[in-house]
Amino acid sequence: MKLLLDQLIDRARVAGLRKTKALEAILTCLVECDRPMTLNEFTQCGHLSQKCDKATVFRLLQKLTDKGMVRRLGLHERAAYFTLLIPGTHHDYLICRDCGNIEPITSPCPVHQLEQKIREETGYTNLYHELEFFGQCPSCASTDQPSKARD
Amino acid sequence: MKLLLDQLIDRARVAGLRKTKALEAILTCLVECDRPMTLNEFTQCGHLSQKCDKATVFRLLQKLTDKGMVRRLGLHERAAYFTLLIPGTHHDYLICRDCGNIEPITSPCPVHQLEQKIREETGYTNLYHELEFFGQCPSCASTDQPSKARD
DNA sequence: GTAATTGCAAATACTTTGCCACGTA
DNA sequence: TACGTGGCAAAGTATTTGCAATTAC
Repeated sequence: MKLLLDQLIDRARVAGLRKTKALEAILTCLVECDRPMTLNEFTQCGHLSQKCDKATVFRLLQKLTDKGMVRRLGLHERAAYFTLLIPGTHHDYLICRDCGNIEPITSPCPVHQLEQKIREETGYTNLYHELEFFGQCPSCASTDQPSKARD
Repeated sequence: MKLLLDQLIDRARVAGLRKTKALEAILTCLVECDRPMTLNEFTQCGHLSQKCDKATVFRLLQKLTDKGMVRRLGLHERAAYFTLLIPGTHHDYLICRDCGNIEPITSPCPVHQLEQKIREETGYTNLYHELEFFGQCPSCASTDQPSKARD
C-alpha cells in the first residue's frame, strides 16, 4: 500500500497541490480506511486527529474532489461522504438503514451498459453513476421487534 | 390525476395520518411536481407557500417517508430531496452536475437482478436501491470553456 | 374531549469562509 | 520571496425540536 500512497501524492502534486503534512495524512487515511467516510470521521481518524483542523481536511477533500482523486457521495446521512477514486476501480454500496453500516459491493456493476446508452441518447458528457442499495442488515433485523417488519 | 391524489390521501389516512389542509397540500404538490424536490422547494411551491410552515412540511415529509409513501434521496446537494413513492414505479435519475437539472431515466433499470443476488448473498432485507447518473448536460457543455473539458 | 397537528422560534448539525500566520517551492 | 496552505473562529445553510395554540376525529 506504500506504493499506492506514493502514487496518490504524485497525482496530487501533478494536479498542483503542495506536498504538506496534511495532504499526506489525509491520503494515508483515505488509503487505509478505504470506505466512504464523513468529514467528521476523517478528522477523528488517527492520521488526522489533533494534527489537522477540520477546515483543513474539508478544503483538502474539496481540492482532491476537484482534481478527480476523491468522490463525494450522498448516502442519505446528513453529512456528505468522501471516498478515494482510483482509475479503473468502481464501487457500489450496500447500506444498512438502521445501523448505517456501509459495505462495498463486489459483484460486477450492471449499469455500465445503461450508462453508455444514456450517454448516446441524452448527450450528457463526463458521465458517472452512483448506485446504492439500502436495506436492513441481518444483525439489525434480529434485534428488531418482530412486529416492526415493513413493506 | 385527481384520482391519484385521492388514493394518496386514503393511503395516508390508513397509515394513521389525519386529513389536514397541510397533508392535502403537500400531496397535491408531490403529485403535480412529480420530481425530487428539496424541503425548500416544497415550501415555495404554490400549494404550500404561505400556507404551511417549513417545520410542518418537514414533519409531514418525515411521516410520509416513514409510511413508505415518500422516498428521501441524497442527490449530492446539501439539501435532501423527497419524491413520491408509488408502488410498482421506480425511477433512476440523470443529474447535471453544473446546472443541477434532474431528469428521470425512462430506460428499464438494470439493477433488479443484482438486487436479488445481494438479498440472497448478504441476508439484507427490505432492500431497495438508488441509482443516479451524474454528468454535464449538453446545454452546460456548450456554454463551457473548451479548455475546461476534464476526464 | 382527546390526541395529533401546526406555527413560531430556538437549537442543532454540518458546511463553508475570512483572515492572518506559516511552510513549500 | 511569493504564493499556496493551515489553524482558528465566525458565518452560513439545512435540519430538527420544544411548546403552546389549534384542529381533526
